[in-house]
Parts: sequence; C-alpha cells; structure tokens
Amino acid sequence: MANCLVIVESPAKVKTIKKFLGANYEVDASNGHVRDLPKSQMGIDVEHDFDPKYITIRGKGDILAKLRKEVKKADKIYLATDPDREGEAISWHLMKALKLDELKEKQVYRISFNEITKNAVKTSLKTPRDIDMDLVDAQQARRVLDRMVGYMISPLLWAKVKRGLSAGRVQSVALRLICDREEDINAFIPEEYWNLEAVLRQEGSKKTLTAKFHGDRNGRIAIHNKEELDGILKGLQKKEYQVEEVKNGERVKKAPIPFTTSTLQQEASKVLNFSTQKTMRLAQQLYEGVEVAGHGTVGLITYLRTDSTRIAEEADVAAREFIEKQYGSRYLANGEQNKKSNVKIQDAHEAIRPTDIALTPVIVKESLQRDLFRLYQLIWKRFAASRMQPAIYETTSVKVKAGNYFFTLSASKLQFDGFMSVYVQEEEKEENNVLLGNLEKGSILKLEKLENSQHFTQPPAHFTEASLVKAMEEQGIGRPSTYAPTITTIIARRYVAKENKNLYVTELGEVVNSMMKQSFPSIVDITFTANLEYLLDKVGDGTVQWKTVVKNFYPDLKEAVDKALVELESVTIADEVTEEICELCGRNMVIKYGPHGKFLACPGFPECKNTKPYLEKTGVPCPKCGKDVVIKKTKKGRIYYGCEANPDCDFMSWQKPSTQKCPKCGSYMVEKGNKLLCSNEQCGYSTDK
DNA sequence: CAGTGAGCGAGCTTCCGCTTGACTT
Repeated sequence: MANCLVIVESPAKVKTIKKFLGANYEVDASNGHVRDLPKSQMGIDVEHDFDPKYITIRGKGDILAKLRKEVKKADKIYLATDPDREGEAISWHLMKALKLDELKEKQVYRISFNEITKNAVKTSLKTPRDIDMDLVDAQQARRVLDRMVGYMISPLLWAKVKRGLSAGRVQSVALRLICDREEDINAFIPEEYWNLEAVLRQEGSKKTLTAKFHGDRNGRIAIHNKEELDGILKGLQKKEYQVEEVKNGERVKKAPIPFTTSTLQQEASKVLNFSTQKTMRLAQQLYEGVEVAGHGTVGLITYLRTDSTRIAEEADVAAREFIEKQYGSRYLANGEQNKKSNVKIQDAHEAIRPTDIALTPVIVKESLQRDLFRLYQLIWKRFAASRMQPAIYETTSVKVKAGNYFFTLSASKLQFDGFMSVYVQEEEKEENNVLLGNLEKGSILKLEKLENSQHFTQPPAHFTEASLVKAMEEQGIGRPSTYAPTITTIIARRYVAKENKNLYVTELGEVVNSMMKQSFPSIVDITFTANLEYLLDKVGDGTVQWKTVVKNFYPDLKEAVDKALVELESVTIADEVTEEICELCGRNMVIKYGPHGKFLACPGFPECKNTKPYLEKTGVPCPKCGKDVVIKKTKKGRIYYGCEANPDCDFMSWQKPSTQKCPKCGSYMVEKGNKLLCSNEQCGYSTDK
C-alpha cells in the first residue's frame, strides 16, 4: 500500500481525518495560507506584466519544513484545502512552495469535501482532480487588487494626514457606512406626533383593554400636534365605544435557521452583550475542544467561520431523533429545512452547530466557564430550534367605533410554542398578552380613561458592531474571517470609537472618509465589492484573464492617487488640549497616542520633550487620602483604578470605587455592574445602584 | 482567557483573507 499525505487547512481537523483513514495516511495542516505578497513592499511588478512576488509568510517556515519532510516520505499527496477560492489558492501555493510539480515520481491530487465525515472524506479520495487554475487566478486577482488599493492609497493618507493610517477595499467602505449613518443622524429632523389610547373595560370583566386610536372612515389619521389631538378629543366627548368588527386569525412564527458567523456575532451581541472579537475567541475554543467531564476533550461546535446555513445530513438526522425523543414528534419540523436549500453547492463549511446534539447545555454546564457555556448554549438552542416546528399564535384584532372615530385593539395568544420551547428571541419576550374574551360585534365597552402622550420620531440608530457586520454581509463586503478584525482595524486607526455598544466616527475618521469619497469615489462605493465579485467569477469560470482585471484597474488607480497627491489639502488634526500644565515650559499639555494608548505630551515638541502618563479622573475621591481616583491600565491592557497621588498613596482597586460607604462596616463600596459591593470581602454587603 | 496590578511612548507605517497562537493590540 502506498504512503499517502493529506494536507488540510485547519489543524483541528487533522486528528478526525486521520481516524477515518488509517495507518497509510499521514494528515497535516497548513494553518491557512503559507505564501503571500511581501509585507514590506507592494510585491507587484507593474513594469513586467504585473507579476506578483510571493514569499513564505513569516512564521510559516516551520510548517512548510514539516510538510516537506512528510512529502518526502509519501508517494501520493492529496491537497485537501477548503473547497473555495482561497482554498484553491492555498493548494496552489502549497504545490509551489513544496515543489510538488517538480516531483515527477510522486502523484499529486487536489481533493475537496465540505464536511468532515468518514463518508465525505473517503469519497473525495476516490474523485481526485487537478488544481483549478481559473479559480486560483480569481484569487490572485482579488489579492493583487486588494494589495494595490491598500498599499497605494495608505501612503497618500500618511502624506496628507498622519502616519500609520490605512485604507482598503473593505475597511474604507465599513468606515463609509458609519459616516453615512452619522450624516443621516445629523440631518434627521424629529417630528412631533401623539399617541392616543382608550382604556376600555368589558361589562362584568375586571381586566382592562387598551385600544389605540386609528382614524376615521377614510382611514388612518396621524396626530401631529396638540391642536389636532384636542380636536379629536372633542369629537370623542361623551361617545359610546362600540365594537365594530372582530377578526380572528392565526400568526405563524417560523423557526430560526442555524447560525452563520455573521448571525452568531449579531445574536451574541444582542443576547449576551459580547463584542464580535469575544464571540470569535470563545467560539474558537469551543471548536478546538473543551474538556467535558466524562467525555474527554471534545470539539463542541463545527467550524466558526462560515457563511453557510447548510447542515450535514448526519447531524440533521441525529437532531431529529433527539427532538422527537425529548420534545415529542409534534415539535419536530417537517424536514423541509434541509431540502429547500438556497445553499451554494460548494460552500466550504456548514452552518455553526453543536457537533453532537446529545451534548446538551445541561450536560456540559459544569465543565465550561460561564461565558463559554453561555455561547455554547446559544448555539445549541439555535440549532435545536432550527429543526423544530414553527410557533403558532391565535390573533384577534378588534375595531372599536367611538363617534366618527375608530380605535383598534389587537391581542395574540400563544397556541403552540413549537421551537420557542427552546429558543426565544429577544423581541418575543415583550409580546403583549392581553386576553380578549368573547367580544362580539355590537358589544359596548366602558371607557375607563383616555390616555395621550407626546412623542418625536427618532433618528436612525448608530451602528453597533453587530449591525455593522449585518450591513457588511448584506452588501457582500468582507468575509466571515474578517468581520471582527475589520472592526478592530477601524477602531485601532481611531477612525471610529466604540462607546457602550455604539460606533461613532471620530474627526479623523470623517477627514479620511471625505478624502476617500473625493479622490476614490468608485472604491468607496458600496457596490464596488459586488462588481469585483462579478469579475472574479468571470475569471473563475475561465472567461476573463486575471491579469486583464488587474491591468484594467491599475492605471485608473494610479491616476487617482497622483491626482490626489496634488489636489488634496493636507489636514492636521489638532491634539486634544488638557488642563495639565507642562512643568518645564508652562504650556498646556496635549493628548498623544502611543503603543500603550493615551499619554500626555508637551505641545512644544521637539524643543520641550516632556511627557507623562495620561490619567483619566473618575471624580471619585480616594478612600484612603481623598485625592482623585484615576483610571489606569495594566501592561496587558486591563483597566484598574488607583490614586492620583501614587506612589505616595498606594490605593488600588480592580473595581471602580464609589463615593458611598458601606452601611454595615464603613468600608468604601465598589461598583460592579448595576450593584454596589462592599470592598471588604469579609463584610459581603451588597445593594443595587 | 489568567489572576493580580505602572512609571514607557512621539521615525519606515499600509491591504484582504486563510489559519492559530502570542503576548508588537
């Protein structure tokens, strides 16, 4: 039997695949891309037919060395990277880097599978193919174009604004989305409107019903101001409230579909308050494997970077059996979910789901840390729910006539909970559950009171990480592996600041965005990526040469950059001036940003080189000496609180101290979430803020 | 993440996408 080597992308797959294949097969991982354009230079030879220069990625040398060793021992080599554009390119780069095309005595194959099951892997080995160079070329076009955009425009920003800035096909559009939203918010003019509600009661009933003002015979009437309201109230004086119409119906709420990276990030943000980064870090842990009591180390979820909602046949079957057993067959979905797929045939990974439905949240709870558990539970429930029946509500809507006006009253009652027995989305919890008894046309309702309230229309909400990811996905901008890093980048560049969960544009972000819009309108156009994808598909199916794409793009970009170098005004963003006086020269010190965050520097630089740490005051007096408590950061970046008089005063605390004293023992109290805790652990007193 | 806590730092920067560790965030 020949010795075979199978190379995959993710090391987490190695063990599983090895188990499927037996002793003649060695399985190893490339850990993603192994070669790329050099970091220190453009790496595209514009003079010579745009030839890209590829080098081994820093840190991947050892991996390649190990693979070379394995290649030496093998007779057959299977390149089993992911079945998509990037995966095809990784295979090609592996072939080049390992010189597989020069080893005439060995057989080299490209194989692919989109799920890690014994069947899928074995089948792929029986149907090997060659590397699809058209697909590789599509990747090269994508890569080279991204490099040109990033490495030609970023230096322009260094020249015009500030060192270290960046622009790119994805990040610049993400920034633009946030800026556009900010403009909408600023341009928004709130409009006044009034709500009018009638609180009604049925004869003999204790419960009241709340009906909303609707309009008159001619339809809906919006109440714009107090005068209009008063007019309506006048028309309602001493009028009888009579049921005009009762409509009974049914509302079906469909079960959710399984998570993709984007929807997982959104839901974890909404339900668990996690940042996209935190969600991905925890999901990575669940994927790589967690020690579960009684089960050893188990990879608890499938791959975390995916845009597919496809579910492997085996997992679907197992979930169905589980649901039937646990909840009964009336909760089990009909099975259309897995069939009616709008799913691409060649998606690299399936949806994010638990690897084993039988490992319920209850079973793993004791083995997982709190946040890890909460994320797993979310994924487990979402998947279980996706295989279950819709929820069904009985709905009643009632039209009530009063004088010439109409009110409407609607209520719904959950008739069958279906998937909601495991997975309840946020909005559902606030469902108003008014029960309507036997209301009939003609019934008279007693008016308890009329309630009115003034409101103003609200501007659009700021983007959060979650809503930005959603918008990006909808526009096809970025990939599952880049959503979280892109947000990190635009925050690290200080184009955008995160406050609570909202993303706000900074002055710097506005400056950069307006430069991009002025000089590179087509690149920061929301549809740029979609148009590019269309071209890349053409390259992928062999109808367009990849260099044609690049050659068509480059001259325009070059011209735009040259023009911008001449035309764009340089902008300096003023540093924030503080009250702190430089003790060397008397100037007000300003805030600068170093590798460890903010620090104070003298604006007289370079003649006065004074610097000092930036200490943000909390306004809380130090419990030890009464001076201000300031926010500090550890070397690792964690926030803590200390006294500004340090080192004269050694007060320090992880939690934010408050002005209040513990009523029980007199120690100072600290804030923790919405609670106030006594800093003295022996005391243990706590209260709500 | 963990488990305990700083005094630096203003000169070679930057892209996207694939993957993990690693303490340049």
